[in-house]
Amino acid sequence: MLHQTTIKDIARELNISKSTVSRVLTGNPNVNEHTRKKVLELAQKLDYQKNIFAHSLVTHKTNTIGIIVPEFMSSYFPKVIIGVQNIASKAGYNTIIAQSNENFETEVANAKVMMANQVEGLIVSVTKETKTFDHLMAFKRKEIPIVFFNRICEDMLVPKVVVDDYDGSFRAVEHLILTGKKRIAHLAGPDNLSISRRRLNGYLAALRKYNIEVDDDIIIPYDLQIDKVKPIIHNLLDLPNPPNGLFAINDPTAVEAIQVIKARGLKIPEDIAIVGFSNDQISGLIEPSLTTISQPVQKIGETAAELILKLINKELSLSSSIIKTLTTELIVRHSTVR
Amino acid sequence: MLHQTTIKDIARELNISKSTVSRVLTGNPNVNEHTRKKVLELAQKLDYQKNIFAHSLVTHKTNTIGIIVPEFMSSYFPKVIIGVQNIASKAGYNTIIAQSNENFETEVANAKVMMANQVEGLIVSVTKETKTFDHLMAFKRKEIPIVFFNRICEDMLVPKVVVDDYDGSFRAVEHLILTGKKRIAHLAGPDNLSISRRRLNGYLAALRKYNIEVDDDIIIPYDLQIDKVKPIIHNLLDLPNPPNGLFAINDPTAVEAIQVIKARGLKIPEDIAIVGFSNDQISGLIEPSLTTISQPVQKIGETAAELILKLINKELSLSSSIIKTLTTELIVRHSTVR
DNA sequence: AAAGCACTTGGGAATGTTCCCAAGAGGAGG
DNA sequence: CCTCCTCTTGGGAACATTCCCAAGTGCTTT
Repeated sequence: MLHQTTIKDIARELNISKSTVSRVLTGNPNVNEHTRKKVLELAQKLDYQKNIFAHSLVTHKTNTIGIIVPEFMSSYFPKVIIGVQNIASKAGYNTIIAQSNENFETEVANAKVMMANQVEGLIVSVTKETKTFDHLMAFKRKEIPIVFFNRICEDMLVPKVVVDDYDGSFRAVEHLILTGKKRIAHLAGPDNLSISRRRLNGYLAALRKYNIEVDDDIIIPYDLQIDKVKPIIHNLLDLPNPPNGLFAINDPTAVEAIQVIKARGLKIPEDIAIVGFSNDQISGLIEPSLTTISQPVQKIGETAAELILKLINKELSLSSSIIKTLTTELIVRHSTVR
Repeated sequence: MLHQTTIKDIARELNISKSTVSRVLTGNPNVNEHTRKKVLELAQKLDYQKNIFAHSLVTHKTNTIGIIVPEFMSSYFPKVIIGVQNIASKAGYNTIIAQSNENFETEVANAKVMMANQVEGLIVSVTKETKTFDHLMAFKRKEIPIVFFNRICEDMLVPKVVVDDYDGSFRAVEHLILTGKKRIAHLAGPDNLSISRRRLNGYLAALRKYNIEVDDDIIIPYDLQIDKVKPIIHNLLDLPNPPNGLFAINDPTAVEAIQVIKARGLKIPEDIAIVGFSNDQISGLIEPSLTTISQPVQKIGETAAELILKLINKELSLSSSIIKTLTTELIVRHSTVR
């Protein structure tokens, strides 16, 4: 690697002290207009770039926020990241992204990296395995702002961004009921994730409202591994009293279910109607198109970023337990109505 | 932010010099076994974490590689990133990811950020707008390794990772011809991207081999903006002599084309057969499923990362013009055969 | 003429590391 | 006893910044 121009180079060249150069470059007004001009010119000419390591070392500012997500493969998290970067970059912040791969140890390692990089704030959605939160508590202890989204830790007193999962699920299931389906199965997520519990509760509430008895045999706990869907669906359909409706915890799961059901020669929605959650791009494209609950994904990222910035700027208490709940929308397609 | 334990804290506590502590922590063997043990214990107890800014400042090592991609929305780039991170993290490198949003200015800004963060290597796929490469040349000038993938700059003498686009396209079009389609349209990418040109050439070569006349009216230049697909397809189908085959530059384009064609009431593949490129997840799920060329996406990321590491470790010349070409595979589905 | 002030500049400590150089202790060899 | 060598340690410069504390100049005010 070649030599980077430093403040010292500029000072030497112009025969002034590095203090003065620093003053110019940091926008300190106590500099003669003439010197200022000369410094700026030379800086430009030599393509001076501040050494962020030296800068961070002395100022303890890094202008970086971190974001940890469980995966990259669905369109959900990439969209959230776009939202975060939109807001963060406007505020002059860089983003460093880590992906835990739904693996707890990786998440812990990622958190270490974020810590080492002295991010000024951390936005995180945990893995489906995450049950302890020491690695994130460490940030609270060091007074580094944290914001959760989507997969949140309810026990930590920090701001969170979610969608109204309960309400969305309620409406999804209600929609199934109103189209005449009374025996509705649910593929539920891991129950250490509060998001799974909220969606399950919405499902239960809808059944209750319409006086439909809850049958635990058709509420299937499922670890979000897509290859588990196939046997689960087969089991459901092999029941003596198989469901005629299905509410899946998310779109990829619903999409996979549709494949399996079609392969068995059943008709959707006549034999069994299906609803997903998220409105991933794919849900409008498959056959039949998928009825689902849409959520404002990019907005989730933007909201999380705004919260982090407020925390960084002390406009909000680090222990604020504010929960921003964004609204969802039922998108009716052909997997529930012809 | 609270105080981070430093090497000095440990030294003071144990009444030894910071040099000795540093020696222990960097693995220098010239330390008495007894002192070493005490230092390590205390470091553990105080949760000592090296300050990477101070460290990078003196060593000029950052253990970071950067990656710039045009977008996050398709599954392609996220998968590449997973591949990169697999290899990089094994070698003890962190990855910083930037997304140019298909915007040239953003790409230039991203490059600046990478430079400022002193990445030890940069992996990049340029935007569809990128026609000049000064912002990347700057890395070459500073002797920072660069590797291109997918959207490469042919004029820069650096290693590159691509798939055999020419061959893949050739086989895609040949497949259409062999299923009886002789009038084959092509939605071609922006021609500043060599990837577009390579795919176009594969298309042309296949036509040539089967003595099919090239008709420029059905080779449509297209800027990869998905909403342009609809009018393009309508125009094609409104021709006095419309195509009965279509080779789209990528899967999202092909998928969109399928929607438009279905909406017009035409039969796929009878009236018009379609081939895409990439084998995105969606291509197996839509109706009809999409015949496409699959590419080893994660492998592309891994290969790029391996190259960068070799460059960093000087096992390869910075100006090596090695091009790793990975192979593709034709996946036949229902958009070309019933 | 002395004092005060605004404006501009330089010096140097501090940030948390690494690493070179020196030096002390203790033992071996002559 | 002196020299030399090994093992272990400490001191301090260097890395590129920021920022506080002088201090110098020239001007106004009394």
